[in-house]
Amino acid sequence: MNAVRPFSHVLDQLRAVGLRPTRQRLALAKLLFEGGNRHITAEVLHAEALRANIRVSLATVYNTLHQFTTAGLLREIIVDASRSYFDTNTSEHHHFFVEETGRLDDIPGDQIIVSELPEAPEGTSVKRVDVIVRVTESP
Amino acid sequence: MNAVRPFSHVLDQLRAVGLRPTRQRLALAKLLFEGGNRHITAEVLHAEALRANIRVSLATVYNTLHQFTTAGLLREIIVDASRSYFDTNTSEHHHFFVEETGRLDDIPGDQIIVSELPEAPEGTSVKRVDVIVRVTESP
DNA sequence: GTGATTGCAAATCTTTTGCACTAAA
DNA sequence: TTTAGTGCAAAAGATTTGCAATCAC
Repeated sequence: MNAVRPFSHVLDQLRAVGLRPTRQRLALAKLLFEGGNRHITAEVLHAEALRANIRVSLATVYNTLHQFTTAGLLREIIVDASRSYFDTNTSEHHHFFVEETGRLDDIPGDQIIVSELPEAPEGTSVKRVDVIVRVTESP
Repeated sequence: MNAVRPFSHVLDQLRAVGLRPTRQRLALAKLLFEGGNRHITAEVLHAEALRANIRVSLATVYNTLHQFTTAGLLREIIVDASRSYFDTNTSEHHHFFVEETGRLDDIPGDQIIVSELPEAPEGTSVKRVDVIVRVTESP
């Protein structure tokens, strides 16, 4: 389970990939990982940080999100042409995407089964399979 | 099959959704629909149009792609945070996406089977299921 | 004619970058 | 110290928009 990720774990992971645990990174990590799984955009995380009196620039938020993603602490989800979401749940799973609201919900990995895949194109190998169930608010 | 779509079909579909068959729309439709299924970005289509001596602005290409999508002639595929692809194949199917090159390949609808879905979030209904198989060029 | 469509340039939005300043080790 | 990290403002890309000119009906 991802919801329970002790803070020191993040610190260790940062060290493991050679990222210094700076004030900003630790504060963002705290916002991201304390309190269950989240799907968040850079803008929203930035606003949240400011609200929590963490002085951090939007550029640093972007940098940090990408560094965390590279470090395997986050996963980037592409569902919307206009912005990127980052998911604190890095385990295998898929998503519901509500087009009207931009809301993203997890689907546990074992609740969708994708049949055996056809062979990947010549010279490539499968990195990841994303299933996005696009839903609309029904009237 | 989509590859064989008589030109008049497009004309009819344009009329059906109240789009006037203008010089630009007809020319873009020709580029898009003559010659099998394509995955194309606005930039690329624009460049192609210019190369074919079709004077059309990039803004009109964007407008047209969206109008065609709304009309059901195209399908927008979101796989890359930085640009949108439009797919001339509007039948049910999925995609291989090669991250390094931006190349997108169709996977016929019957070559991937997604198990029964969990229930959609409260107040929503499923609009479409997208499976994206992300692959990397193996060395 | 007249209302839809187009082109252009400017505007917008998200994300990235360059560089001087600051902080971790 | 020494090197990584940060903030800011500017730049970059993709896409959209406002509006006068143009075209389909």
